[in-house]
Amino acid sequence: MTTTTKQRILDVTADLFRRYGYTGTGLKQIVTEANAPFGSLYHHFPGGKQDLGAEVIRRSGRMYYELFEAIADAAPDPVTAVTDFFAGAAEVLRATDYADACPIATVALEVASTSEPLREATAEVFESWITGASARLVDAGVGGEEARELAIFFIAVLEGAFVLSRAAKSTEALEVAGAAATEAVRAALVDL
Amino acid sequence: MTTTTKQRILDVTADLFRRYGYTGTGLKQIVTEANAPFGSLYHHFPGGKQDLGAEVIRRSGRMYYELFEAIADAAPDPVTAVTDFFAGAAEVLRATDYADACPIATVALEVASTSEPLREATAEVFESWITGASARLVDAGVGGEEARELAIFFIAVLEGAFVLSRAAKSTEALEVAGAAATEAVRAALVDL
DNA sequence: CGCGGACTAGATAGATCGCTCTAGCGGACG
DNA sequence: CGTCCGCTAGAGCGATCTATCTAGTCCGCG
Repeated sequence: MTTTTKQRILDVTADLFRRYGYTGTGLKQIVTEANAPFGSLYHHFPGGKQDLGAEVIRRSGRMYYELFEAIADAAPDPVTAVTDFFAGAAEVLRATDYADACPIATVALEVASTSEPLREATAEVFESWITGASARLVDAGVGGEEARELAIFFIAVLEGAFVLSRAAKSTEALEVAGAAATEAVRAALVDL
Repeated sequence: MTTTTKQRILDVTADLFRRYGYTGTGLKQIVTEANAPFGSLYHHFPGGKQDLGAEVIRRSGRMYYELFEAIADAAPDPVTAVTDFFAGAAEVLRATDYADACPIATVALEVASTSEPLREATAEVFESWITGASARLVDAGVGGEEARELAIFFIAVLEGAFVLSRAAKSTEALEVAGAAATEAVRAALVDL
């Protein structure tokens, strides 16, 4: 076993949150799937489910942003980056029977009105995505304020398309959203 | 008591689903807030929580679409309709401490991978929104295929903005999304 | 008047929830 | 070698979950 117990718990929880959400995921389920004893969970996360949840949200957010960065770095320009990212998201969605979309969106909606610490964690993740994507757009020459708005738009249309695509079990919405986001970035760069 | 027990159960459940989601809402909580006895719930919804859930999803979806129609009918043109709808959504969100956004989005993400009947209910609602909004765009002169894509885009960016706005407790995303959706409809109508 | 179906009413079952508790293992360090 | 301590291990607690069950109430209709 090369991975640590804590890592396995985090990995499994992230996976379950994506599919079943926060309230839909039980601690018993987590320790079972992670092959971890119950005591270890409360050793590593003394604050219980909320403690674990907060760490998983931040970690999943960071990892998903790194995926975006990897795709963006591999693309020749920001326009292609956006196109590739949406195409990749659609492919993953199809490959996982429409289970793996945004790692934190389900949880974000669930906890928005039920847990301030968890809501703040999701807010921090989204804000980090916005500032990160925005910075890349600024590097490409887009003005600061426009860059932020474009980043928000990009993330919003992605998240919304995830909702529609998972519900419909179809990538149609993701494709439409991808085309719109691509076009928006292209327009912003043309205007320079 | 002018309302029937069944109506009160449906109303209360719709409200709770919006805030706490499907798994986050308990049947005890529903009957308590609806001032209804437990037995009545299973009388009106023999299939239990799933049965109730499906009816609430379809009903909430219908009512939310009627709200859209009302705003759209009151607006002088489709462009203003979209602007007004996003502005209204932002106002409601602020007034309810960022609790009342889309009535079915949270549930849609929760059930997408856990309950086929419920997933289908959410898919039907979204599809009805798409075809409804699309039909209005066709009436305004937009081509059929472009109208559907524009409708999907409109709903996706709205749903995504709801996620970001609820998480951040800020209407910024909703405003950015509203501007983008407004601009997209304007562009489609100019191209005629 | 009385029968019958729709509905109300709530106790209770059985499972599962998050969480706490004590016990034991095993490597690091004096 | 022995003592700690981080971690593993899982039984079990009270609360809550969905769902079932029986009993009682109300009202329309013959």
